Amino acid sequence: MSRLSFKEQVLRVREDAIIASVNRLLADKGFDLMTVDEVAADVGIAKASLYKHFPSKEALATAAMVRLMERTQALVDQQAARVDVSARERLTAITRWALEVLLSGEMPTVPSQNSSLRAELMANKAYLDAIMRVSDVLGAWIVQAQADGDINPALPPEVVLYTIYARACDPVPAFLKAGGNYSDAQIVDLVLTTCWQGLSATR
Amino acid sequence: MSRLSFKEQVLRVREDAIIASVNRLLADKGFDLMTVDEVAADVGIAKASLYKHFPSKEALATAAMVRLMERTQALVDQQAARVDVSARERLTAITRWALEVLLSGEMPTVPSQNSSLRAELMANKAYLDAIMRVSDVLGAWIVQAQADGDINPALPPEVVLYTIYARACDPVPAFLKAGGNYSDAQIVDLVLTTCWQGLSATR
DNA sequence: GTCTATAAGAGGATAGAC
DNA sequence: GTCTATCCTCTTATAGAC
Repeated sequence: MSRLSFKEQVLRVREDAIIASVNRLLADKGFDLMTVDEVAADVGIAKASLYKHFPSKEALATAAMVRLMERTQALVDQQAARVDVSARERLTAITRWALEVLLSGEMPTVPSQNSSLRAELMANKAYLDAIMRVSDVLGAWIVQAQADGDINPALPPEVVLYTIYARACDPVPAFLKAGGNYSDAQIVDLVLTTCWQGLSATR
Repeated sequence: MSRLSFKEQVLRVREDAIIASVNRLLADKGFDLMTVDEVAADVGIAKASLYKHFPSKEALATAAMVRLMERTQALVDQQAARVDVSARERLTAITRWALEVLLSGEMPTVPSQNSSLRAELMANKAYLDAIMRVSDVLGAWIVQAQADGDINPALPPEVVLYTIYARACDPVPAFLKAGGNYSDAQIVDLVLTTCWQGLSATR
């Protein structure tokens, strides 16, 4: 292992710590209310040092979102490797994971309104590639589940895809958690039920 | 009509115009990205004049949210007066209206994360009263719809209530609108379908 | 690459004339 | 109550020593 490689490892570890802090703060306060000072304090380094690693606040958030997408893609690949489960079960597994991350306070959320951040995200190849690959796989599963009779065939696949994506920023889990009447597992089950069965009584 | 009453009317009209601008900007950019300068420019008055009417940015947003709740309450009362429709149909009508407002870009959204704004909202009696009254009526309709066999009786009413409330800030309509493949009316119908029937195929 | 110190600017809020 | 001009804090970002 060369010295350069070692230095790069140290760099990688530090940047991982930074991204972890950003991820937490994004989940907690959102992009606009998260300050770079807070990130630096949370990581335990000076703000100027932070800017040696990432050139802007937007870059910090982008890095966190890229990591989220990488994790998502890894989970999708993992589900894709399971040949014994239906497409719908895979989709449910992904949705369940997203809800669990959301409930644990680790789902970074970025306002789709913020133009500066949106521009940087849309210019990031790693982010876009991951989103597209994930969307392609999920899209195929949706079509398969419709063929299996597990998803309403009258729904356009993109509607199904967006509805699943939206669970990652669903405000309902936080409301239910704030109410204090249900465990995280119960909340996940309740939201999955409303997502798949809807509010209507089973006919 | 006394002179004081006339002056109060002028005041009322101006403040209505301010609230309308705030409502639009909140729907467009959200609380954090909305600036008081923008509001003043949009209304066409100086910022200092704006502060004569509302003491803070939070007060501006609160006023817009109060007006939204007043409109909601009026619609709820209107639905309550219809004796020929089921509880579920009333709930659907409310949800449909919220989606239409959202799609028309007139649904003000406030981040539940922002503490200063949240504190001011929770300290506002008019806002809380309206929320509670609306929630009470919707809650009664939900219980009635469950008794009618129109809503899954296994779902706690508060889950149903939050799920309906969440339609007011659902990101799915905006995504579908951005895709450009559907009319607003089609988007409303699609989201209502996923909300009530879920993603599953009709059994 | 890490630090301290500071520049640069945005944005909420106010002073004071009219 | 409306305006212009200004204050002041917070936050992003950088300079420059080590």
